[in-house]
Amino acid sequence: MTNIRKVAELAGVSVATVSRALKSPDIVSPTTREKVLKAVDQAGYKPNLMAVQFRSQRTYNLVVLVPTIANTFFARVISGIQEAAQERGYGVLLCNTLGNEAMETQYASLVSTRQADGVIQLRAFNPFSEKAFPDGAVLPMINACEVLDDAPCPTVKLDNRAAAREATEHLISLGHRRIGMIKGPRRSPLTRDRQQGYQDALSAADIALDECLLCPGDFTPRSGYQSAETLIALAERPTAIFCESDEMAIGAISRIKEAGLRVPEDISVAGFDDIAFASYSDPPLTTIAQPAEAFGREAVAMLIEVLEGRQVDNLVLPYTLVSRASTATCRP
Amino acid sequence: MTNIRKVAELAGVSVATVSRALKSPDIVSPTTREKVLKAVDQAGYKPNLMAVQFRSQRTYNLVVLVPTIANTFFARVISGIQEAAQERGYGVLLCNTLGNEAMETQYASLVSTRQADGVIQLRAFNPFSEKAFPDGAVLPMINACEVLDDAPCPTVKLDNRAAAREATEHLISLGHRRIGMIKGPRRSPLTRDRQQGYQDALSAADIALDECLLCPGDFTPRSGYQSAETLIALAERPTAIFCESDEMAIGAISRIKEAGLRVPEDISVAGFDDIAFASYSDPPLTTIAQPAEAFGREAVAMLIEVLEGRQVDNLVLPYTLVSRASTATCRP
DNA sequence: GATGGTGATGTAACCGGTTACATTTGGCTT
DNA sequence: AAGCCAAATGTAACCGGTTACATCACCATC
Repeated sequence: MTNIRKVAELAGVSVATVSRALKSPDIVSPTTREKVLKAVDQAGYKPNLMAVQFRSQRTYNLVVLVPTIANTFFARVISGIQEAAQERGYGVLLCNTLGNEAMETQYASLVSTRQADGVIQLRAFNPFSEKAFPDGAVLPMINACEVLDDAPCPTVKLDNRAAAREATEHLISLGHRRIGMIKGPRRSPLTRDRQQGYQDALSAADIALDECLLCPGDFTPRSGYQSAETLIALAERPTAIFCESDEMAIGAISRIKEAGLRVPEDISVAGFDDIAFASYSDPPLTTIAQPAEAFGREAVAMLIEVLEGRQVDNLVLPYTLVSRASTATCRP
Repeated sequence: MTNIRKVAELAGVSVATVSRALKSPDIVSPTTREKVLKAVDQAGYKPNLMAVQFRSQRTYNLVVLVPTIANTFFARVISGIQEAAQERGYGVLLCNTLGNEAMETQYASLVSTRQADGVIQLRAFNPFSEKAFPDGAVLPMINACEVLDDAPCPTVKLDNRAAAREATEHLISLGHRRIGMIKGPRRSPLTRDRQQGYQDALSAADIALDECLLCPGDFTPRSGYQSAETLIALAERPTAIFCESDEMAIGAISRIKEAGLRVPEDISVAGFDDIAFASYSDPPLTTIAQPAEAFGREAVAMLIEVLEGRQVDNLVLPYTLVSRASTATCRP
């Protein structure tokens, strides 16, 4: 394999000169630079980046821990990460962790073993062991999207509580007072925040909370489908359902229709995320749009700041309520 | 940072002994091994994998070139890749290339610069320059899903022609004779093969090909939506549409309904891929199911074979026609 | 007691770059 | 002509492991 020594020999200079000609062209004479570049070309030389990284103790790789890549919201976040990382010369080691903590810990240890410089964690879990990074040490990590309450690192998130409140208020403003909610995974801060927003809206409108209207879910269409079944079967059926993800909303709509009910005439449905399919669902989905790609881009920018030893503030990104045809005035 | 020398000092042995105690425990005496392991634990030592890789000239990273991560079919393929790679101790460098050849070439060069051992390419394009890997050299690559006709490496694919033929025959068997088709990107071998399958089925049933019924698309819901518009507007409207992807089928259904037509009563729609949403669309989508995760798993297995210098045969994976409610008997 | 073999361990070269420091070259000043 | 400085280039240490080879202790055999 052609290495820097071969090139040096070919150009009739020392390895140091070759290295300099490539890395800081301005400190070698034009003549020498010319010679070196010709030799590089002739030998088809490409620096062995493993050696470069080894020497500099920087890999320019970022680990991204994704709960599930099959969710189109995360797909967008990843697109943003990828794009920003590439612009800044970083590679992305993507890890589909399926929420498995052992796996997340294992991938995070790529940082301890110097295979990556930092971690972007898209789930509320600290994958670093206390041992590897004791309290007080600066973690080379950014926690985005679903963030820990006491995250040991900078975070990027949405004001989920306010967003959920806005979605619920939208339903209330359409005259709904019996509003079901299909939640996310039990332990997620996301679930808790969005439920609080939902309750905030109810309280503000003097609607009592009915626990029966709160259904569990896990962000998949299947769980939306199942919980909709429960809600429909209630003696006092809700006239609207707020889902914590579009995927669940689509599943819910599917079940509602199967029951012979119409959306939005019989039941209004609102989602969260604004995935691509939201516009193509029947009816098109009212939802909270998140700047998914921005989550990715910002997380990368922040992580690089951290890696370079600078201070970084937490970030809250804006959301928008997108009103489509799946929600309508309540007709009792 | 704790390195092997610190551990050696702590254990009162040489670095070679530490290395051996960790890599081949059987060739050091139990007493020494014990001492070393204790020192390792005490120092919180983790080998610097960059150094290990640098020494062994193997990175145990695989580059995966994905046309678009936002497509749920690819998301499943990637899950398969990830899973298989992890089992075998490989990391995955994921690259969302958006079909940009320059970007694919750039990422493939991670292999030339020794940042990765091999490439899994999910698109019909050879990202390796002739210069880096001259003709005849064994490319450390597997081409999966959408494969080049004259791929310079082993491939894993579906018999797209047969699958498309089966889908079309399904429509014909329901009495349809005027069948539209929404195609994939123009230059893709996938598009060509599936169109051939479509034509095979028509010929076998003595149905003349009508060019007006062939519409362009790019696998996104939006393109399905637009092409459906064209098909609906035809003087002699088709009674069925075969889409080369579920995402386009979902877009098409959305447009058909907007026009006040019903699926499948007025127009039957069949898709391709069997993505998760296919079951939750209204009506649930008849489609060709691909073993997406298997594509990923097999590609990894094959690539590792190649990397280890063994011969590998091309692979063709099986498909299944999944008949749901979006296709029905033609009622003229 | 000399010889040889074996198992355990140490020594140091090596991977391929980067870079601190040393050396050389050439122009300019005095 | 001697002295000095800056620019250009060379030399070699270094990053942290792995491993070929050397060494040593110990025991068995002749």
